[in-house]
Amino acid sequence: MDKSYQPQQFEQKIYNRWEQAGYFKPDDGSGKEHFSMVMPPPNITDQLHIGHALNISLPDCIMRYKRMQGYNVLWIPGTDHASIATEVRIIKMLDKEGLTKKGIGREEFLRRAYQWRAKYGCRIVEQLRRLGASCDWSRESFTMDDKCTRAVKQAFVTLYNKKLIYQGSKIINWCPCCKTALSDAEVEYEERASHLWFFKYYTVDGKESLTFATTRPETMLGDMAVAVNPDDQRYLHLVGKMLVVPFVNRQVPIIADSYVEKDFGTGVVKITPAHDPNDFEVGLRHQLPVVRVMNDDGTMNSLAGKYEGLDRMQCRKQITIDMDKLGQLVKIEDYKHNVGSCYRCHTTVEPIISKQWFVKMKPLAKPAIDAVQQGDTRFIPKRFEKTYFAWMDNIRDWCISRQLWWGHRIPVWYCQDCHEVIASIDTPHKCPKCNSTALVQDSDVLDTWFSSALWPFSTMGWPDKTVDLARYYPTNLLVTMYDIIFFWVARMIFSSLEYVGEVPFKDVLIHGMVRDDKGKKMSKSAGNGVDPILFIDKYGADTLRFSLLNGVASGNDMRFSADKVENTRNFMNKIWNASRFVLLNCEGKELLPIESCKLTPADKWILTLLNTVAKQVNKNMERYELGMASTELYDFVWSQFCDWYIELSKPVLYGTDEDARIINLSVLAYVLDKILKMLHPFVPFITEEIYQETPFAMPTIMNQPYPTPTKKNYRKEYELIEKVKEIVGKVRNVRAEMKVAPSRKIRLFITLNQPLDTKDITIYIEKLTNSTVDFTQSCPDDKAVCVVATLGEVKIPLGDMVDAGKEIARIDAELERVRFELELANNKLSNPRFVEKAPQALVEGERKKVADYTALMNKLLISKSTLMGE
RNA sequence: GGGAGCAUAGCUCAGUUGGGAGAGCACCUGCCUUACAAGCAGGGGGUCACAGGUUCGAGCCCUGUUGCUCCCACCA
Repeated sequence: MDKSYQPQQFEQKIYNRWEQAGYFKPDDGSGKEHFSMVMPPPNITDQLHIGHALNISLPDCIMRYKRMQGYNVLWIPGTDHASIATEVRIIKMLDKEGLTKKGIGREEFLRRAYQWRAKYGCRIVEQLRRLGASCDWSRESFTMDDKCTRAVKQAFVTLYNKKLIYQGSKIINWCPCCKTALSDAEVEYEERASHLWFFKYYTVDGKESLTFATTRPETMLGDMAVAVNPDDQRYLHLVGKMLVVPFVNRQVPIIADSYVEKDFGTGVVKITPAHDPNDFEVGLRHQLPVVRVMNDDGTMNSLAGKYEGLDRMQCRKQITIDMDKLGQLVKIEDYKHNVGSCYRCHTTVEPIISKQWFVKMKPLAKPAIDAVQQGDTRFIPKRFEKTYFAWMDNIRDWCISRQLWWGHRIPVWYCQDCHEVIASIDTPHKCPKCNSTALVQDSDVLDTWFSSALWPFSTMGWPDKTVDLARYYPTNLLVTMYDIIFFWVARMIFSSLEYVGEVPFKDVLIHGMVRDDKGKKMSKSAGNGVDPILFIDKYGADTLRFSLLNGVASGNDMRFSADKVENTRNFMNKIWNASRFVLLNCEGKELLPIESCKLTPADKWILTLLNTVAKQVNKNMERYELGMASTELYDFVWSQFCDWYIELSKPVLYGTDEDARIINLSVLAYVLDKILKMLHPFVPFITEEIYQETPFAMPTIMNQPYPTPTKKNYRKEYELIEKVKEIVGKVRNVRAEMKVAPSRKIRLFITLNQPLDTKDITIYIEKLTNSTVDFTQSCPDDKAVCVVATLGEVKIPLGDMVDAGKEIARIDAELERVRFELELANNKLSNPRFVEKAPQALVEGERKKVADYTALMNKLLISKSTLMGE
């Protein structure tokens, strides 16, 4: 073994070996219980970022744990075509070449998109391998592969036939940059500083006017009415009269509608049915015409009169100027309000009336709400259920058509002759109504989330009744971040209930966001993103994984810092070197099964602790509390196994008793084996690499049983070693405070306060405090430093090294602490209600404390008076 | 407007049935002790945001206050 942890030397080699051996594939023929999961498919827009590293490490850790527990594990990987996101990226790429989407045409555009997919898809898969993802690559899927495409068509046609998909003209969110409709979920709102423009319209006779406020002056060209509240006495007399909209010379009525708030602005609202969802509703109630004044690219159209061709923002300026000239601009106020923008290109979206395809959500939402309420699907942590319910309860119809090219083409054809609309899984060749062959397919594609929603079952071959579906569906777990609960989790749930009739997964583990070291969201534009591959190259995948998993706490965000990575790398090095120590000493030795060994107290101590840790780790793994499980392991490995057990072993290993040495080595190797197995789900590479060096290595650590606690605990020996540790700690403290050189051997005179086999502990104390211990003689030096421990009194003659004044000060400090503790304990015990109501063990504990501290105080007082020569 | 989360050591954060607060980093002291200086030993440092309440006992449960963050809705 190398002298230090060098992950670059083995990680990729090990992954290849695992994959070639087929360890990632489920054992389909086995009778074992299944545990299945689909991977959230990364978007092919880019390479993976640090958030993916968490999003992969987390489930991989769980899957490896489940596999070792003996489950038949299936984890399906794949990638997402990410319709709009990818299209935006490709357009940017084209732009660099001086090309446009329209210029190269749909066919060439799609060719390029597939090229993109090939490039980034491969890269992502490669990165997933570097992270150690133990997924079944033979089942790798892509949201636009044949399997998924078939599922998408089937799903669409099914809903269409059930009249749950419909086409309609409604106000949708329009991105003028991507030139497509968006769903409500795809719009991000951000508060921006803007203005409220106050305009007035005159009545036809020019005698009266109404002043209203707007945040989008340009839409006045599409105004079809001006509305006031029906209870608003100020304006009631005007209702029914006509106003003139300038520039387009349109006469519009003053209407009364309760939608208008009396107290906001002037209590008057202009109504633009084609450009505002609320106005659209008002328009429906009052049978107003709908006039759309904007083009798809955000410029004004011919219905905008002289403003035709102007960009919406230019038009806004011009209209303000022109209204001012007419004397109809009343005032402009500063105003902060939320502006919606496209979640992919961040252009301000425009609510526009448009004919689109929609999914009728209410009937789908109901069972999805029930399923979670009944606990068929469980959110972890539970609080995210609220997020889910809040969205589902207020759900609106889902706009699923996108005016894009990269994506699933909508499986709908229009008959050019009789205008029949045909939704079909297979391409129809003639119109079922009029037999015409003049059929044209809808040019739009589907919202990328429409295919993602089918992912858990489309990857398993739905709509066919496949073996995988029968065996592995519903899946056991989904691991994802809270930001896609609406986009994805919710839609998978209602989709699965609708198409398959079952929930898609039993548990949803929600994790938080990985932020930078300052707590900022990582993003490309901010330039604070971390490339996981760079970290893996430098520190190893295990280091990256462990530093992510060790910090993770139930749905909370976490910060990612170089400090933390360094510390984790050091931990890896610790594991490496502790293993090296054990294995080097084991070389050429015949180890024994520990059950048949005569164990020392130290052996029994570590075995007892090992049991405790195994219990805690399993408990936390079952709860998906990986952060806690990893902390337990970290502490056990470093602070117990390395700091104490290995140190306690050294006197034996470097001693002359060969039998004792073999026993000690057997225990060391036994505990190391358990440590490697318990750590494996977190740090798969280093544990496999070391495991293969152990005397009892099997072909892989991956499918070895996960350690569980044994029944054998040694309470007595555990307590004994803990007390020895106490003495060692106190003596070390004295050495440090008295500035005794570490190389200088000291003498300890110990007076036990209980009968004890001293040879059990002598060597430990001597080795760990660099001393010689005497249990029989009393200390010859009156001025010796005295420390009192649970096992007894330790006198340390340091001769001239002790400054009596300093030692007295030390004793005084100790006395003060003891008095404080005594007072606390006595206070409790003097409270009758405490003695009465608190658990008996606790009361006894306090009583023991009083006794112990009293004894300790007396001893300290004696030492002090001796020192003072009294 | 509605909902959620967070507030604990100088910094980043753990703390799972309420029983005298922990880790990593940073800091101070001393050590290259044959697994590891990516290390070892010792040490300092916290009225657990604030105010009430429940309880024998509260970082933890309840109520309120303050500050920060996020999500949803969106009144022009």
